[in-house]
Amino acid sequence: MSAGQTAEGVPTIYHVAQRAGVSIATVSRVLNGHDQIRPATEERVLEAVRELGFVPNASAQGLSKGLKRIIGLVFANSWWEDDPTSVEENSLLFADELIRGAQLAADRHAYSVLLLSSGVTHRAHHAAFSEVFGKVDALVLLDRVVRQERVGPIAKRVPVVLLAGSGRSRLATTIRVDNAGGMQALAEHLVLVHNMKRTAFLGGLADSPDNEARFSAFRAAVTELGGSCESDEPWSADWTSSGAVAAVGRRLALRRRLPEVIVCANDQMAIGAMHALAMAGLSVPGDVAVVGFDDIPVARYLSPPLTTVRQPIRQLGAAAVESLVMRLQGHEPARDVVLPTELVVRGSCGCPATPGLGLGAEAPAGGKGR
Amino acid sequence: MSAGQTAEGVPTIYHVAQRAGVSIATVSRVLNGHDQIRPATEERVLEAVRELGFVPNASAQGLSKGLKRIIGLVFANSWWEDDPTSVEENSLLFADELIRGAQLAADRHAYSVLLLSSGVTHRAHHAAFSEVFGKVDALVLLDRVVRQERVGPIAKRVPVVLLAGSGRSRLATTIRVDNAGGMQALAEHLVLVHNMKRTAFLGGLADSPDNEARFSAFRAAVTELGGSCESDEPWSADWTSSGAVAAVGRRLALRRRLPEVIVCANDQMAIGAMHALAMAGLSVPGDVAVVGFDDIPVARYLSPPLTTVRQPIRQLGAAAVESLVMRLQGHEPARDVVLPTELVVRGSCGCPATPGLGLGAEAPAGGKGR
DNA sequence: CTTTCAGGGGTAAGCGCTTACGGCGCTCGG
DNA sequence: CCGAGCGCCGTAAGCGCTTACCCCTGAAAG
Repeated sequence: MSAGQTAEGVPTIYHVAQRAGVSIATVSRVLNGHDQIRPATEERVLEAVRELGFVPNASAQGLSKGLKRIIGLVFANSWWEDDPTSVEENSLLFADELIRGAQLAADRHAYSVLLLSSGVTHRAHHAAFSEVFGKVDALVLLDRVVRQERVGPIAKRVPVVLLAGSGRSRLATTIRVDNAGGMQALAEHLVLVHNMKRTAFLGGLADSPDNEARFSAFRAAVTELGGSCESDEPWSADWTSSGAVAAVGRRLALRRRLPEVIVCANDQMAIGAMHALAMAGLSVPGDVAVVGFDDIPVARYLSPPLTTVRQPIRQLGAAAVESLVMRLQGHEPARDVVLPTELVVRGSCGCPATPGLGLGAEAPAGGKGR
Repeated sequence: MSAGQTAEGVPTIYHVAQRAGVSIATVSRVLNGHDQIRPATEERVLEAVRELGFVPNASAQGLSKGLKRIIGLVFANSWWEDDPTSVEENSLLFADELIRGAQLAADRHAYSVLLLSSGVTHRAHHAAFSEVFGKVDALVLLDRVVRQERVGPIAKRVPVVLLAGSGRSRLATTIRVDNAGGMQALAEHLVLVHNMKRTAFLGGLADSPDNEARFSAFRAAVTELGGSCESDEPWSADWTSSGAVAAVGRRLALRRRLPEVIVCANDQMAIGAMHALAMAGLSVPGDVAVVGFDDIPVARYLSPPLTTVRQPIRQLGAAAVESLVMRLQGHEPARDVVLPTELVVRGSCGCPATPGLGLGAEAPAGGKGR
């Protein structure tokens, strides 16, 4: 009633056809770049499209072509927790970079990215996923979003790629990073270069495949090299900085001899650990070294700059979408992709902090792993 | 093969109807919660739905209902720059938090969020937006995505809310944060508490309304209080930490007396500024104080913890979606919403760093402003 | 024992777009 | 000079789902 758009609502292909004096089929052909159209006709149609500001209705296109050109990204609900009191720094950068990578790749193929939480919030799980399926052509499921067993039914209906999973699914493609290789390189650096034998591993949520992979790889590597690795009670947090602060606090309260280095399962926790150490008057890396995993942007600007294992999160997202698009086009993409990680040595492990004003990449050191 | 739909692709409402021995209209009614359905019938239908794992096709629903239940979030292309060499830390947290807020709100109303860059990458601008319009019911446009004049044609076609704009559009709802109030509080704190008169403002991209708003508000406030504010040549970066490092580097090279405090247009740049200062052997806040804007999660964990102005980014995203949903439901929401900001005093301004292990909120200090 | 009338549920008309089939007119080869 | 063939474009049949209409049945009303 009030304002709105022009007289007759949103223009459809019929309006364009009428205005250009052709049939809707012709309009459609022009819009879809078919040849066999007389230049003069094409021009008339395009003119009409311009004048009316016509934009094809994606629903109609989706219905008729059977392709919506939308790929869904499903996050674990915990990430989207609606608790306003929670600091919510949780894997923040991870989600963002991932989304960005996915978006970029999707854009390249004229697809769009739809964000979805596994919204168990409202209805039953099935119903929740319903809304999802119907809107997308394919899905990217993040670590822990659904348990392995539940992937089956989903993958049977729409192409799916699992991110950061264990890589052991016969139903869906899995794309992940080389956690083991990165940890191997890190362990070697700590033990061989810094001669640190007493280490501690500050883990993230225990039910995360990534956490599990990083932990076991690091422990195996450090043990292999003759070192030890604390990982019991105090050494567990929830991926967040504040969780790490608390964990380190608990460990300090024990008043027992500290490890030489605290290896954190992600950078957020490394930041928290460094903070807790600093508050306790301990110096990093003087008293205790701290290293992380991810190489989030701020890592290089911390003092000391954080030594960490860089993982190509963005590429992860891009690879997932890329794989899905391939599949939608009928090709059969690789089943299990593992992206490389890379050790980035900066100051927090005890190496001299690179000057360089924090620009560009510091000394990436090996990291092929395996 | 196995039971279920396997044979002929994805099950449709027809399959369900046939299986339940009713018409598709009845199935639709059951699915849409209409009453007037005999319990026994409803059960038969639901049973069939379950057995077939039926999920309604959103395209079809969208076509027939004229509502896709999808809201688009359009980012400026620069954010999604595909240049792999660029560090791309740009407003990272901002995008993430915003998306999260939007997603949460959308979820509450059974909507989904579609991500879109203003993909000028491929085709012409019009064509780029075409893909957008068709897929969504409404749009959230971010700062700088489109220039004010271009909003008109878009807003005329689909409900639009502008984020962080100047708040001066009669065509679309605008939602932004109280930059002025935050800066006012910050200036007062610096001048009245720390007696800092010589300040510098490190700005972000000049064409950003937010940058402009923050700068002019701060300068006005500090001038009013008898202080001065450097803002010429060296004092401009691109919202990124590395840009800030470079800017501060240039200022240091001038070997002129430094200001007492560097006020950065966002936290990323504050981080870069602190880093550059540290590399130059200067202490913060001892030699120069540094403050930011945003209050990103890491802010509290920096050393010293960053004094900054907190802006409710998440709520920004949520408010945008909330407003759009209202509009889609026929209500007429507020035209220009301004969310409050809040000064968060930590150590980098010269105040004693709060201990508290970085948990919880530090001393939020006023900030209603205006 | 008819008549009336809900409650239940089937029929069919779209929603806007794509595309398989032709059809028409014009150009060419024979 | 005529039929074949091709370029260009219109016709119409869906795609899967919602919903306005309308019909049928059984129960209450007369």
